[in-house]
Amino acid sequence: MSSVVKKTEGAGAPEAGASRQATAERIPAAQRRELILDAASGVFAERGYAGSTTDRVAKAAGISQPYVVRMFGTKETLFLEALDRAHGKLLGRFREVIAAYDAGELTEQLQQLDPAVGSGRPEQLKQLMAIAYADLVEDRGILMMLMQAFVSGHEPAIGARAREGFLSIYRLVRDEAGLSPEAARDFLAQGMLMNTLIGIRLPDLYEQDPTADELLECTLRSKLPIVLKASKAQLRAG
Amino acid sequence: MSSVVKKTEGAGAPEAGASRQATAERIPAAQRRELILDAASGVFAERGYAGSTTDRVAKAAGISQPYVVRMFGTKETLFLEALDRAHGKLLGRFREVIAAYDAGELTEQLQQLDPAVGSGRPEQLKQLMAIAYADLVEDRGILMMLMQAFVSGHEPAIGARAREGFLSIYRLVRDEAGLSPEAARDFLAQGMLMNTLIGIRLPDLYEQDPTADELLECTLRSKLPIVLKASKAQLRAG
DNA sequence: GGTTGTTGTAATCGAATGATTACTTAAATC
DNA sequence: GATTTAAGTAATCATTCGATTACAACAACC
Repeated sequence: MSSVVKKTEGAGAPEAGASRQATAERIPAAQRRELILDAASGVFAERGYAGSTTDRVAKAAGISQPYVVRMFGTKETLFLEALDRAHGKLLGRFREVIAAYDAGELTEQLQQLDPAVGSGRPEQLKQLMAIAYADLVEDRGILMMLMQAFVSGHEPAIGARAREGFLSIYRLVRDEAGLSPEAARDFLAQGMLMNTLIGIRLPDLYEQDPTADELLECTLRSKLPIVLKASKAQLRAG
Repeated sequence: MSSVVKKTEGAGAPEAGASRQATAERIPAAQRRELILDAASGVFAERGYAGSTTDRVAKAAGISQPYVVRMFGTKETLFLEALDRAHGKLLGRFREVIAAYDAGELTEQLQQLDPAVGSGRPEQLKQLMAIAYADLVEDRGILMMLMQAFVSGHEPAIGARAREGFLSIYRLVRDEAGLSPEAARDFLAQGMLMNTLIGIRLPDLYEQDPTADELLECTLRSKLPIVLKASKAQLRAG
C-alpha cells in the first residue's frame, strides 16, 4: 500500500564538496537543543523576536526548520528559553565575580581599576561587574538578546519574563553586591547605554567619526578593545 | 466593455451606527500624511519595525492599507519618516529648554530642582532636559520609537539613521548644552535606563512589586507621576 | 534479524503581509 | 456642466512563515 520511494539522492557522489550535508549528523536531542539555543540566541539578538524566523535559526543550527519547531513547540517558547539562558548567564557571571571578590581572588584585577574608585566593597564590585558585563559582548548575543526582550513589552509572555528578569538583575546588584539603590540605578543605566551603543553598532564607526570615538571611549574605557574586537568578528560573520 | 458595478452598499441606511465609516473623510494629502505618521509612531513604537504591519497602521489612522503604502512607497520609508519625526521632536524639545533657560524664562522651574544640583549652566540644563525627556513619554511613542530603532541596527537603512540620530543627540547635549563628555554620557545613560523601564512596562507593576517601586522612584524621581499617568492611559488604550 | 524508539527531513498547508492594479467618488477647474 | 485632478478603496497577487504531516534512516534492544 505504501508508496515505496527510496531516497537514493545521487548514486554517484553523495557528498561532493557541499559544506552542508543533506541530513545533519545524528546527535542526542539534549545536545541538539543546546546548539539550537546557541543559534537562536544569535538570530534573535540580531533581529528581534518578530524579525526572526524559525527557518533562519534552523539554518544557523545546521538542521531543518521542522526540527526546530518540533523541539520547542513554538517560536515563542524558543525565544523564551533563549532569553532565560541569556538571563541566567548574566546572573551567573555577576555571581562569579562577587564570589571571586569575596574569596580574595581578584587582587591583580583590583589593581588595574581606576584609582579614583573607592575602596569599599560595593564600589569595587560595581567596577568589576561592569568589566564582566563588557566581556559578555563577546559571547555573541547575550546582551542584545536581553535588549530585544526589553523592547518587546507588548508581547504578553515575553514582556512578563523581561520585567521579572530585569528586576532580578536589579535585586542581585542591590542585595548581593550591596549597592545602594542609586548606585544600582547608575550601574544599570551605564549597562543600558552600552547595550544601546552596541545595538546601533556604533563600534562600526570607530575611527570614522570623531563623535562616535569620543562617546565610545568615554563609555567603555578599558573595555573598548574587547568590544571593538567582538564587533569586528561580528562584521566578518555577517 | 467595463463591468458596471455600482457601489450601492445598503440602499437603506448607509451609515447605521458603525463608528468607522466605510470610506474615510476626504482631507488634503498633507494632513493625511501627518495622521498616518502619528498612527505609525504609535504602532512602530509598540511593536517595532518587523512586528508592525502596514494594515495595523492603516487601521489606527482610520484609512485603508493600500493608501498607506501608496503614500509612503514602502513600510521602510514610513518607518524612517516616523523615526525622523521622533528624532526631530526630541531635538526640538531639548533646544526649546536650552533657549528658554538662556532667556531666563525658567526661574520658577529652577527653584523646584533638587538643591544638590550645582548652579552651573550645564548642571542645571542637564536636570531641566531630563525633566523634558520624561515629559516626552506622554507624547505617545516618541521615546519608544527611538528605542525600537536602536535595536534595529541590522537593518541597513534604519541602522544608519539610528546611528546618526543618536550621535546628533549626543552632540546637542555636549555642544549646545555644554556638558562634558562624561556628563553627557551619564545623561544619555539615564535616558536609556528610562527607555528600558518604559519598554518593559515596569510602571504597570507600580504598587504591586516593592522592587519595581524602588527602582521606578529612584530613577524617575519627580517625573514618576507623569510617567505613571501616561502608562495608565496607554493601558486603557490597549 | 526483526522490532522499536530516536533523530531527522521533505512536502505542504493555511494564514498573514507588503505591494499592485483597477476602480470609485468627491472636489476643483474651465 | 463637462473635464480633470485628487483622495480613497476593493480585490487580489506573490511571498513568507509557523506549523503539521508523513515519511526516512539510523541505532538499540531482544
